[in-house]
Amino acid sequence: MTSLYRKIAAELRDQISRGALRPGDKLPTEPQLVDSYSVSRNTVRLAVALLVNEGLIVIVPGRNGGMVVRDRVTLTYHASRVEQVDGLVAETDAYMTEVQQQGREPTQTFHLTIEALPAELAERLDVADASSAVVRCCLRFVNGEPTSTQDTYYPKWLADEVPELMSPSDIPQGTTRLLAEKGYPQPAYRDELLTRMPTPDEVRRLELPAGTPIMEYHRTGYLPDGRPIRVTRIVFRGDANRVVYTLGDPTVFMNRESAE
Amino acid sequence: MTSLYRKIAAELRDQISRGALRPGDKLPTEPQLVDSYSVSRNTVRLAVALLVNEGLIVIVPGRNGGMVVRDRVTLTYHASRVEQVDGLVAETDAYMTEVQQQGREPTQTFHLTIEALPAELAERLDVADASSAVVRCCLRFVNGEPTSTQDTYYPKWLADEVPELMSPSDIPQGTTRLLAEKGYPQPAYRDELLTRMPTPDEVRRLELPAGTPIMEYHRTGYLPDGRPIRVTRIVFRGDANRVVYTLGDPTVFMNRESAE
DNA sequence: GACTATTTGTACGTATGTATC
DNA sequence: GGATACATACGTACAAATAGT
Repeated sequence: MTSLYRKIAAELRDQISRGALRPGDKLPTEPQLVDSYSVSRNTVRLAVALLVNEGLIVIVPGRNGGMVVRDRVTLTYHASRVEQVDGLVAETDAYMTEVQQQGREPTQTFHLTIEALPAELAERLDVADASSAVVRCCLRFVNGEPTSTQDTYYPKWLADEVPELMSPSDIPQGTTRLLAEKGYPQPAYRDELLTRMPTPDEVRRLELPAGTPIMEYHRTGYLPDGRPIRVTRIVFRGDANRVVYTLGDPTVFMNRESAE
Repeated sequence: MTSLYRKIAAELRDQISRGALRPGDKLPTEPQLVDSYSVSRNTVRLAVALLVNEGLIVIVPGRNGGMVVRDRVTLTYHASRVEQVDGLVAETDAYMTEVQQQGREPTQTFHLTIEALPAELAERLDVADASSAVVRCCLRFVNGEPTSTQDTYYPKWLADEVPELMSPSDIPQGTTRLLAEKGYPQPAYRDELLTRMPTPDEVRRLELPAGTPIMEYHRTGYLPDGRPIRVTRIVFRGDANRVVYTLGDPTVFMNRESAE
C-alpha cells in the first residue's frame, strides 16, 4: 500500500524513463496535476520533490517557468592521459584541450592561497603537524557553466625549495613539468574516487540543482623515494562528468582505432 | 532573505559539521524543534528533508526512532589491483579478499541470465544489433548489508565459443582467468566512472537511505586485436565505497611501504 | 496478544510571498 | 501592473511504525 504521492511520482517517473517526457519537456503545472489526480497541492509537491531529489527534473519559478526534465551532458575526463610527465602534456592544458576536442568551450579562473591543510588531506601528504600548505585553486567552466573545481596542495617544504609554486598566476608549462625540471619528478600516482551529496558551499560554487551528486577525485603524486609531494582534489559536477581510465597494453587501443 | 526552514536546516547542519552532533546522535524530535523554533511542523519537516537529501541524517519512525546523524564507512575498491591476468588474482576472489583485509565479512549471491544488451552497453561491446548477451550478476554484501551489484555482459558469440561462461554457478578460478586459458586474454581495459542518484530499483536492491548517490563503474575488457569481449558494470553504494587506482612505477609504492 | 505511548508519515486545507514574463 | 508559476508557512487530522507494558 504505497502512498498517494509516491504513486504520482512513479507515474511521472515512468513517463520520463519511457521517453514520453523527454529532456527539456515540461511536466504539467502544479494546478494541472492537482486537477488530474484530484489531490491537494501539498501532495503534488511531495511527489515532485521526489523527482527533484532523484535528479530527474529541475524547477524554475516564474511566468514561463515550470518543472523541466533534466538532461545529462557528459564530459569525459581521461585520468590516465593527463599529466604524462615523460610525455609532453601539462595538467591544465591537457584538460582544456580535451574539453575542446569534445566540442565545448573551456575557461577557468585561478587563484592561489596559503592555508592550513585539511585534515583528510594532511594524512595523504604525510605531514604530521597541520602545517600550512600552498594551494593552487581553479574553478573550471564549460560553455560558461561551472563544472568542476580543482585545488592542489603542496607541502610548505616543497614551496620553499621551488618558489615558482607561489606564483600567483597560472604556470603555463604546468606544475607537474615544472616540478620535474626542478628535480621533483612524479613517477607514480594514487587516485581515489568517491561520491557524495554536495555541501551547500559546493552547491553555490558549482551552481548545482538539487538532486545532483558530486564526484570527488584525489590524486596524490609521489617522488621516486615514495614521499608524497602534492595532493590534487577535483570536485566534479556528477551530472556532467565522467572519469575514464585506459589500462594495460596501449597497442591494443591502437589496434582498436585503426579498426574503426 | 533566506527562508525559515533553510535557516533551521543551516543551524542543524552546522551542529553536525562542528561535531556538536556526532554520527549516531539523534536530533531533537519534531515536536521539540517545533517548540524551540516556534514554527509549524511542516516547516520543521522541510528543514529536515533538506538534511536527509544531503545525506546527513536518516530517519527511523517508531517509538525509539528519530532523526539520526549518518556515518560514512568507507570500503576501498582497488581497481588497479583486481584482475591481474598474468598474476594470480581472480575477479571476485580479489574483491572478497580485499574486503576481508579491511576487517569485514563479505558474502555474495550470484545468478546468471540471458537477456538483451542494454543500449548503453551494446555500444561498448561493439555489437551493432541489440543481440542477446550472457549476464553474470552478483549482489555483494559486507557485514550482511548490500553494498554493490555487479553485472558482467558477454557477447553471444563468445558464450558460444566458451560454453563454461553459461555455468549457472560461480566460476572458482575467475572468468578472466578462464577466458585467458581458452585463448581470450584481456591485455587492456577501459574503465569509466560516473555518479548519479539511484533508480527506485537500485534503492530497493541496495537498501539505500534517501540522499545516497551511487557510483557506477564500467570496465570493458579487450582482446589483443582490440575487440571488446565483455563489459562489467558495478553499482556501488556511494556512502560506503571508494575506488582507488595506483598508477605508474610500482617500485615507488614499495619504497613507500618499506619506509613505514 | 492487547494496549499504549512516542515518533514519524501522509494528506488535507488556506493564505501569502516571490520570480518571471 | 497583471498573469502565471512555484515557494514558504501556517493550521489540522489521522495513519503507520516501533518499543515497551
